[in-house]
Amino acid sequence: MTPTAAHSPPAPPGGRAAIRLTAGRRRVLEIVRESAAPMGAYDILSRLNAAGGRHAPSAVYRALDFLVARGLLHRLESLNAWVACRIPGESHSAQFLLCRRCGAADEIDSRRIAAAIRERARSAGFAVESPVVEVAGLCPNCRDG
Amino acid sequence: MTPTAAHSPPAPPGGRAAIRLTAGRRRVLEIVRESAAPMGAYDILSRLNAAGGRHAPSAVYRALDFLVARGLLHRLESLNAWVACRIPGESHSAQFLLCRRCGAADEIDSRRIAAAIRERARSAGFAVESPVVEVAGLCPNCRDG
DNA sequence: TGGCAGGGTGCTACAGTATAGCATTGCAAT
DNA sequence: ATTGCAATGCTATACTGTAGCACCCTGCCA
Repeated sequence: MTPTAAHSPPAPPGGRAAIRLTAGRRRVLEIVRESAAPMGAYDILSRLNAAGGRHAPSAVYRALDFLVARGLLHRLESLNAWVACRIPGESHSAQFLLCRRCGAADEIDSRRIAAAIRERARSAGFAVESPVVEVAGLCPNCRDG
Repeated sequence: MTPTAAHSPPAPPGGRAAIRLTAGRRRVLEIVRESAAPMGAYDILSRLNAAGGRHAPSAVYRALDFLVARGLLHRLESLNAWVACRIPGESHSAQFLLCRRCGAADEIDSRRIAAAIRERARSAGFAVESPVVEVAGLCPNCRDG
């Protein structure tokens, strides 16, 4: 794997080294994308080290921080887990329907929910930075069984 | 402290021992209520043991589970912390505006947010059990400073 | 009034999640 | 080549949460 940059995102501002999607970071992204369900950091670490690697937890957490900041992954606060963004690049407020039975994480993007939050916050004089919406329950498949 | 029950909640159903708000549980409730900001489990434990107690973490977690189930406390998933319910007894969907600067947790109860979530879930065939809404940002006091 | 069926607590140990701190390497622009 | 920052390696440690089992307490009922 060559450590070349892929998207070279914010581009070197005033001067030196750019911020890059390196091989390690890309590998973490792949691992999370290949998983049907959200993954914990140590699940990711195990997969990363499955082929004989010797990575430490901090390597994974650093990659996750990067990928979340880039909008390629989302962190699920109520599960201590990460999941691939369904619509990277698009501007959207990540909202999730989380099935407690099968573990499915359905990413939704309801403008109505987002607007309701924005309005309520505005009326309180609160400046929204990161609206976390994680709805736990049963998905259509699991509610019938 | 007498271990007498205060509210004797669901009342002994078919027969034997009731579920009680005991002295230990009440003490944890008091500690969280006295705090301006949300508290972590180990913060609560320290306070609990400040007067020479020897409680273990599990004691605190068990009390917290009980108090959350009774609707007296809420757990803040994105902070790994607990906060007293502002309107216990009332049926409401706990939603929070969380200031990342001063740590304030403002509990709100927007019917509009709740309705938007309910509607969106219904259209997906998803059965909502626990809608987590935790909006991180800056409170009115902190956004100006 | 003695026994039973719970709930509740104490206690030890451990599992799972996340970060600090510092040395080293890699990359790109002078 | 040197410099300046980005990125990684690595060790250790902090923080968060649970398992499992013994014991006690309370209310019910025989």
